[in-house]
Amino acid sequence: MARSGARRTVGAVGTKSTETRAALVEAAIDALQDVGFAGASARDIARRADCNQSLVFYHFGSVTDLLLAALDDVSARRLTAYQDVVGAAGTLVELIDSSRAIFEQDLDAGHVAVLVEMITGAQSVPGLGAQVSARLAPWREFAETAIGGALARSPVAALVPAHEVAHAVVAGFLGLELLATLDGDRSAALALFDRARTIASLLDLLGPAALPAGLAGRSS
Amino acid sequence: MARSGARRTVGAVGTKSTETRAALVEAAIDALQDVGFAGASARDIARRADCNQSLVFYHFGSVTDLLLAALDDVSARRLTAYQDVVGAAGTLVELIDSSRAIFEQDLDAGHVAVLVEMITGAQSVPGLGAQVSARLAPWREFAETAIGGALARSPVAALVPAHEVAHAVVAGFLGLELLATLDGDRSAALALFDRARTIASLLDLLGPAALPAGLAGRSS
DNA sequence: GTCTATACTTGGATAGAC
DNA sequence: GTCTATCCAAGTATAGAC
Repeated sequence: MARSGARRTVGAVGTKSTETRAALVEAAIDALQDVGFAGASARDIARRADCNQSLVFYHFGSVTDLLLAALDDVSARRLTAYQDVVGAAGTLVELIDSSRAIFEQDLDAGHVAVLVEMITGAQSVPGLGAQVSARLAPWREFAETAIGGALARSPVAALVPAHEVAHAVVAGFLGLELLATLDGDRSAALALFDRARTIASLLDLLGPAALPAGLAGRSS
Repeated sequence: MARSGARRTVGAVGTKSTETRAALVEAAIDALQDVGFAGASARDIARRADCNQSLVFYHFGSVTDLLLAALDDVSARRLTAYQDVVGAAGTLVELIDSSRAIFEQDLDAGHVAVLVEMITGAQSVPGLGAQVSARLAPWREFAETAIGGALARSPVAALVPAHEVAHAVVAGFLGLELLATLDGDRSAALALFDRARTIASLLDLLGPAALPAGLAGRSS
């Protein structure tokens, strides 16, 4: 943000510089999906962005910082997408339905793959782990809030604290992405959403106070 | 196995060659855990094994093949460990208890980390994905068998087919490993096992035919 | 089987012309 | 801001001495 800034007329958005930056970020996302963290070199990314390799360092200082910018970009875009759709969900079923729709897009577009590559790639770059972790934090908070909200109106609220479910859900998303990428097949992941929906619909039906005798009040 | 073979007396196990091979495999596992796939170079691994870099290629042909041998090694050792302990489990609670104990070891020793690194690293090496996938297959089968067995005696058997649960469990293990490594903290993962245990104990208590009215026979 | 030495390639990063 | 040219470090892999 402290860089040269807009110079042509007022509120110029189409600066050459910002265009190149955007192209590099987009190319970095592509590279992480196609060839993974290990293969996402400055040369490879620049080739995808149709520009010179040195621009990576001019605009971002290092390859790692460019990859982090890529993670920021996809993370921000997806987080608002999830918030828009999930915010409208009142019941567990609605929450699962909307999550499924967005996660399907993510699987196809490789958004979660970017995150997974950065998490594992962080092992090989000292200090990167903390920065990736910071970018994952808003996702964890979001998951906890969304799940807590939908869970409150369900009979299982007492059995499973929202922050634990949130951890499981985030881990589940990451794991499902890993398997889907490895298999080249997202159907197994989506089937789980359908299954979860079936179970959630039963819970929603029962309502908040409908715990069967023997299951109530035994949360720990 | 087709290599030179035992030469000193009968059934010699301590050949210099096999010792070096073992040291390299062990070092490769270390490297995958410490610096990830991207950092696990022949030089780094050889340094950990206290031998020359060229031996990687003499014994394994390529770095990738050594990493696959490392995956084979840890996978085989852990699979028998799981089979021994999990095979004795009759109920869901017992299954979860034994899984927790072994998974805690895995988190500490970084066994799952090796697998996760190989899955994501496979993106950058053409053809590696299929080979990693082949090594994951026995784990998926094992999970499905173990879960199917324990689930049969539980009221939820009709609601959740074993192969779907198995997929979810495998994905969950991988995702929990990712987060535990990133956080440098396994406690969140272990807390989920404890929570699962609580819920499973309720299901075990209810028994196979104890589905509450309204939940029975609605599996799809 | 193991080492040294080396050829070759790729990648990160910078300097300087335009 | 972008390019060319270049340096340097690190990696894969092989040849050949021991």
